[in-house]
Amino acid sequence: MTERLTRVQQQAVTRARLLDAAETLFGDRGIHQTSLDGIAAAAGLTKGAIYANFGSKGDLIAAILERKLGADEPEPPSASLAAWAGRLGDTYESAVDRPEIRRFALAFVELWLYGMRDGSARAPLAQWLQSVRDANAREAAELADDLPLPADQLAAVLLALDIGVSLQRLLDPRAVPVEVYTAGLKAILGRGPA
Amino acid sequence: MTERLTRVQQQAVTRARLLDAAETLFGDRGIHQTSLDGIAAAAGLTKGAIYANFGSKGDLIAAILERKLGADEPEPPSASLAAWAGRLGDTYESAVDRPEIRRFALAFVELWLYGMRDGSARAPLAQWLQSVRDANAREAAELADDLPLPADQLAAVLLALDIGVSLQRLLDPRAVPVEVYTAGLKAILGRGPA
DNA sequence: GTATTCGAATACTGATTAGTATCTGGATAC
DNA sequence: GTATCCAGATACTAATCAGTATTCGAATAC
Repeated sequence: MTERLTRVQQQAVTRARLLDAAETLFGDRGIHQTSLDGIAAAAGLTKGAIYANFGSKGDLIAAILERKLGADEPEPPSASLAAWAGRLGDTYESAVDRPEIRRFALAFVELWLYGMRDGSARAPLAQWLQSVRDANAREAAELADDLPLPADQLAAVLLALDIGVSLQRLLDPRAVPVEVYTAGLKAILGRGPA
Repeated sequence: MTERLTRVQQQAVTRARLLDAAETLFGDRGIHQTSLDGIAAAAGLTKGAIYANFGSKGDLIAAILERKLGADEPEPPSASLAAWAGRLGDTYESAVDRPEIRRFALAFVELWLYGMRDGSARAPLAQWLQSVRDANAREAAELADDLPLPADQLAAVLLALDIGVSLQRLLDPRAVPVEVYTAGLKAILGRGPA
């Protein structure tokens, strides 16, 4: 069970464990409430491991963002705009209330705020969001050539809907039901056939 | 010029100056990067003034949120849905790139994150957003009775658009032009006459 | 006019924590 | 098999900062 690992393999495992632990704790407690000792302990390591792998706390944060790049596996294309909207809605509905998604959302906002004030974290974060928009723009452009909006703007609006509804719902789930997202989707993509 | 103030008047001035300074610094540097000494100094006071007016840093933060309640002056009603959409778009366009709006947006996200993890800040924040949604829902309901969405859901979607586009644009203004907001508005409220 | 009250200033403390210096043990090179 | 190397552990430091204890002075009360 316990494999014999080479040095580089071992270090890759260590790095990944530290990044996972940091991302989780950032979501649960916030970046500034999370100490490096805390991250290391959650990963079953010590601060020495962090400084052997990252230059500083800021570098660790930037590394979390850089890991996101190219980490999203592409979805299978939908059959129609309406089918796509349906899938987006279903995915959202099944995700919003899962605790790990909540954690992810909180960590995202933490990282956004950090990135807004830190040069080295900002670029990968911006790139990540761009790649999300690009993927959706490509999908939309393939499904219809009479989109209600230019594909890239549509993608930005859809991402805005996701982010904006999530922020409101996380704060006050009773005031902002999940249907707000699906209703918004329909309003934007057009009320397609049934 | 320098008025002679009674004790309660003076204290009200002090309180307001502290809240202003705190909100500004939270936007510029973030809540956890802002020390109480820094807030007091920015207000031309000392930490003593803070603890004479607020029980703790958390209380000061909650007070910022509570001050938002009932602080928004109501807008004059629009003539039509299309006119309303036009005004929302114009307001947004003229606001997004102003530095004090940027600061406000950053402070909002800081406070959101804080509120998500702190009971006493969460309630006033949720109430504030609710009051924003309510105002827009009322306006929309008065302008049309064939809205594309139920008024309360529409209001939540519009707020989501504002928040979501702003977060993306603040991070990467070149990738997300202001037109994304107005385009989204049109897509949601329907492409009205000219 | 004097006594009292209390908002704000000053001075201090304890706890936290990013970062550093040093050490160690097991994997690598030869 | 021995020497070397280096990922990670351990121990420490310096700085920051929320909160407290005390003092001060100007506005109230009488």
